[in-house]
Amino acid sequence: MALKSIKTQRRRLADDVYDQLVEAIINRTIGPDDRLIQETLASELGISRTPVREALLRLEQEGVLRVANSGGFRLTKITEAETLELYQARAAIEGQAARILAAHKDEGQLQKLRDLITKAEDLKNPTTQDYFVANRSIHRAFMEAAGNRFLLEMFDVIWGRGMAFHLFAAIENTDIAKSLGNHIALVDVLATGDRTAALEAFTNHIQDGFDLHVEGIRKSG
Amino acid sequence: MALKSIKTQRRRLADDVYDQLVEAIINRTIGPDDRLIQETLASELGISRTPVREALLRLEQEGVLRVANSGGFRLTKITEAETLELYQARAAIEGQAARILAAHKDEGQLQKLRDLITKAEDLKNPTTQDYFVANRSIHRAFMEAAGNRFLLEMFDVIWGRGMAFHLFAAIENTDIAKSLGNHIALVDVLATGDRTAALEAFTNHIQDGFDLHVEGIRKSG
DNA sequence: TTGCTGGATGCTGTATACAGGATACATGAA
DNA sequence: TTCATGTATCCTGTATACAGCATCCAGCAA
Repeated sequence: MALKSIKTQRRRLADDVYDQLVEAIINRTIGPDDRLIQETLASELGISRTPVREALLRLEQEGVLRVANSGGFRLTKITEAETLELYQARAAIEGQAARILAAHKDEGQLQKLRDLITKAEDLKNPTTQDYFVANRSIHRAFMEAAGNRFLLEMFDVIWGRGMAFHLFAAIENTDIAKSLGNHIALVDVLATGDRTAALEAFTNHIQDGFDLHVEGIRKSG
Repeated sequence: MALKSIKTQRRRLADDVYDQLVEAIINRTIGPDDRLIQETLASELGISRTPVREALLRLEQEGVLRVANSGGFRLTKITEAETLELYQARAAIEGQAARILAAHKDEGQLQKLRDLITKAEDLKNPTTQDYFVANRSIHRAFMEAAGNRFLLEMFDVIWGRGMAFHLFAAIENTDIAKSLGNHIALVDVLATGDRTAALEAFTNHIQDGFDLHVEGIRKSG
């Protein structure tokens, strides 16, 4: 008899709350003007304050939320300087992943990435939210392929923040198609096995993202 | 009348607990065989379980602690593969900081770093713990100088883990003086303003740390 | 002895209770 | 009206209570 263990990662209510909050932030159910009150959320979810509190504190810890001065949590606002820092951090993380992938030079793996990218980029009338999700899933695929769990975690934290800051709000007015189209080229660079070139390519790609972002802010502002 | 605002960052009991736990882990009061029980810790600290719980969950979230199978938390054990990944992550973060510093090429700032390094490296009969602290403070100074708060945060998380796993320093049998001596050379590379060279130098320095680490394991194992 | 079963115990996760600080509002004085 | 002061209310942080899962151990069967 061979039964599979059902022992999965210990699951707490706080984890569910966390996921729901993230979801709500991404699809704008929670906006920058909303105050998140522990008791209110708890009664909406039909649970007690304790797990709600844990989820909120975790999001605060990750920099997504801040305590509002009159009680409750709010989405963190980000300055333009911080935006630059965020993109620098992205370049650090994703650039290193690129170096690793170039060193591996695993053609099978790279082909999988190409397939995934092709599928993810095939969007009909994408909203900015669709774009955000697609773009993130592509970049996350690179990170997963690199196979470093710490880099992957940091990636998630960074992109979690981006979500909180409504990164994709800023690209409302930019040329979405343009910025979605260049990912296959990144794989091609990885395929050469040149670690330095890979780093440069990813750094430039992220720099382009930053430029688009700033441009978007200017247009919408 | 000009009084200073007392309003500092909101301070919670959980923060104190967190700091005390980190301290205890660094100086080995808490070892890998200890089970951390919420109720026990709470009564030792003279507070309730709630803030203790929060601190423990945060350390779990950061990867320092894991739930023990028979209840309680334990220090996370790290595999050799994970050790490599941690060093790769360090290279990503600190390498990017090096690129930023090289781009700045701020001689005044670099001189401050030299002074700090000289002071920090001046240890008489250092224990491995002294070495860890000195090494971390030097590397952290580079990060602070780079002026990117996200990179700095990630640095702290990584080194927090390193501390828990007794990495980056806790190698009893290696030549401590050797590995402490090379930091001034890093500053010299930054002073050239060559971003690629800076990245390489830091990457190599961290790679050396990894090699020493592995060597230390072999000798003591 | 070895192996199984049921109960006791330990520790957690969640709910609830309670007290304090902060804000907002209302009331009254200038 | 405008400003200051007291008060009510909100919301948090911390403490405590409670129920359940998991482990461990004792006792019994083979």
